[in-house]
Amino acid sequence: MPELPEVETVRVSLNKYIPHGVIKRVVVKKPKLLKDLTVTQFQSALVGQSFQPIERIGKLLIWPLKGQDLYLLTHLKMTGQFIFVNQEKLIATGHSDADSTMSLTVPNKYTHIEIHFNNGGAVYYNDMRQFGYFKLVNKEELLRVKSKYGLEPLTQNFSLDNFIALLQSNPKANLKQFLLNQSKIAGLGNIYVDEIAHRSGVSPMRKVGTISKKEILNLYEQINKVIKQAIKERGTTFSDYLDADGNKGNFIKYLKVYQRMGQHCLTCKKGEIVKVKIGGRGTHYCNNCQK
DNA sequence: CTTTCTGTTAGAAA
DNA sequence: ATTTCTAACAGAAA
Repeated sequence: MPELPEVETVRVSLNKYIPHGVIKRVVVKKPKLLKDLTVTQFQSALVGQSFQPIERIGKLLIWPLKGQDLYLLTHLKMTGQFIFVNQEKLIATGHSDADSTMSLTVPNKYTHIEIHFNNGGAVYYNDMRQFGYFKLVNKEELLRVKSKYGLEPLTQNFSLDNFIALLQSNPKANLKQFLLNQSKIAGLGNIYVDEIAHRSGVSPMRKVGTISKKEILNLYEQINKVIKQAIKERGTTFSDYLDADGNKGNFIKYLKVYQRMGQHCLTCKKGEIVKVKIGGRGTHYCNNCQK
């Protein structure tokens, strides 16, 4: 479930390794993951170059190439993973969960793109559903891409005033779809939207225009709190999310509604967590304490 | 066996 | 202009 906290965790874990090597070899097994780019173009743009520290906007990773007007953009979509290993064919094992038996070897059948470095390290892109993409852009195109993203949580731009103004300019949307909209707020996805609405005591189907000042304040605080805590816990591993070291995220321990349908509410102890579909997305909330 | 569902989102269709 | 639906894909669950 790569949403903001997961993508941020991947970014930070990749940055331990990625900026320290010169790209020696690039393997592309699924050319269709390259957007507007042939395999040869991709390889010749990268080989011999090196990356500067990876940046992020929303759920998008930005890999600047050193000394070039060129940026690699990668999106993990639903099942993308970047796994870094120091030597080829090394086994990366997740250790974050005590009872985890998960382990993975790279490359594997879901490894579609590999970037090898001259220091012996390599980063492997795995993607079971092959929804993710790689794209090369220049600064101008990067700015155009960035401009489509909304307020970025945990930055100065995500101020209470800006948040209130954003809500006021979208009164007809329901809360669920509003929070999921990347052009309004960048980086929230299905899990964190449900968790944030729950912790704010607001129903995901509420029209944004009917949300009170007090509830807006709750939402603002919970977006900050949930995103911060999820980053601290290195994200949520529901099925296949892993960081660049192959570790799972721990935030699953703190989920109050996501995938808890039919269970009792941990917040009010009275309601039941129900699951409905809003805007085509599975949506979880408490039928008692979210109004 | 077939059908439905799943973390995303761009783009088409309505 | 805005909202809803579908397509990319693989695999688990029903």
